[in-house]
Amino acid sequence: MDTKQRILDEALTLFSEKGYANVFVADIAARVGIKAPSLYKHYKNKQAIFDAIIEEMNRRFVEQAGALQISGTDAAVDAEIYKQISEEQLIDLGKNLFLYFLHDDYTRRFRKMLTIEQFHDKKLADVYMKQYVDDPLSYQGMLLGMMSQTGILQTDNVEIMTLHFYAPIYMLLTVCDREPKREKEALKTLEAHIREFNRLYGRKSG
Amino acid sequence: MDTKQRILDEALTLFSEKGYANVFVADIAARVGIKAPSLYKHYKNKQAIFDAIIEEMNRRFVEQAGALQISGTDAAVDAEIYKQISEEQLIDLGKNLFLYFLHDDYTRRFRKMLTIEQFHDKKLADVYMKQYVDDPLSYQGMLLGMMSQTGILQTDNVEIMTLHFYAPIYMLLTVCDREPKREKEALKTLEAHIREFNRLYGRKSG
DNA sequence: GTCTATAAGAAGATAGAC
DNA sequence: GTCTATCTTCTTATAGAC
Repeated sequence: MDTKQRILDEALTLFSEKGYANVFVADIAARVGIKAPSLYKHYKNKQAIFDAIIEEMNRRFVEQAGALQISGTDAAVDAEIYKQISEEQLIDLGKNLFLYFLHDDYTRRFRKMLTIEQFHDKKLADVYMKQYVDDPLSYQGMLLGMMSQTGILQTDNVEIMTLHFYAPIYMLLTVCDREPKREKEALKTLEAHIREFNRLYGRKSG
Repeated sequence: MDTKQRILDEALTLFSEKGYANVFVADIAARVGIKAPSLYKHYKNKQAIFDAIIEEMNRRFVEQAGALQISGTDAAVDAEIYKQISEEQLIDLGKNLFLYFLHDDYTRRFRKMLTIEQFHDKKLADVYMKQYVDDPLSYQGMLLGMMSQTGILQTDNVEIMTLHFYAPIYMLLTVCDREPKREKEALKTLEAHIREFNRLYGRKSG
């Protein structure tokens, strides 16, 4: 990785841990293995580093739109699969989403940074909201809607059903971001949640 | 309100909007109507102001433990009420919790500050987690457990049922913290959520 | 308890050699 | 592109008069 990219990478790590204001240009430089003034050959100033991170984040989010939400294939393919989904597959869907959000290195650091800086910059609150609330609800709503149409799930309010599916995942994610030690417990809860979800919304006959 | 208390109040407002590092002692002083040096007659330094806020927050949280979660009365009384709860009362329970968290001035500013500073100070992450995840789940778990025992709600996993009740409320809260304009929409969603929750877990006969 | 003046230090950014 | 040296600005905090 070239220096310019490494600066972004190390800066993101630091920003996600301490917040923009608590990270000094010298800290970033030190992690890259250079001195602070050298950094100004790559970026105009500290703010420019931050802006470049946001830009890259947006680029990655668009790029990986599908992968971010689910299995990595596109929505139409996913829909075909989930028309005949089993309980175990539904659990996998939830777990994969949860673990991707939680473990993907870029995603995790971006989310932490967004969380810290969201009230400082309205744009970041918007990005966070889109990425972790509106997009997942919309994509999963589409999938669960398919399952509802084929009778695998039964409801007359897909939006609320999707909220019931995703809100616990979201909540467990915010828990594990703050207390990584609770991941194992969270995964157990997640599985129990989806089994109960399937029982509540699934066909009454197996 | 005396100067010492007003300093805390104005500092909390600023910290919750910009984060600790972006607030200058002179900003706080200006809002109180004094100059920065005068402020040092009341607090040893900037950090001491922050610490005093946290202390007051903890004190208030303990004080209002009951009120924070629900109607303002104590748990045993609440339990009696909710043994024979109607759907409308269940909706009120959720809405009251949501609106208290969202609108109570102190609560709102504290929560925003905790959100911003949580990765900077592990203690704050703990306070946040207790206040907005563990305590609500525990208190509401107790209430819903009562309702389950009297047959108003039916489940063999109270913990997951409570998660299904509270996670959507929590998620809508994080949405409205970031985008206050979505409150009206959130309240509609909240009501639809609880009606569906009641349909899913309620007695099959009216 | 509040003020003005100011010290002390931190952090961002630039200059210019290599 | 990286360095050392340095400038500049901003911010916390103190000194001492009123």
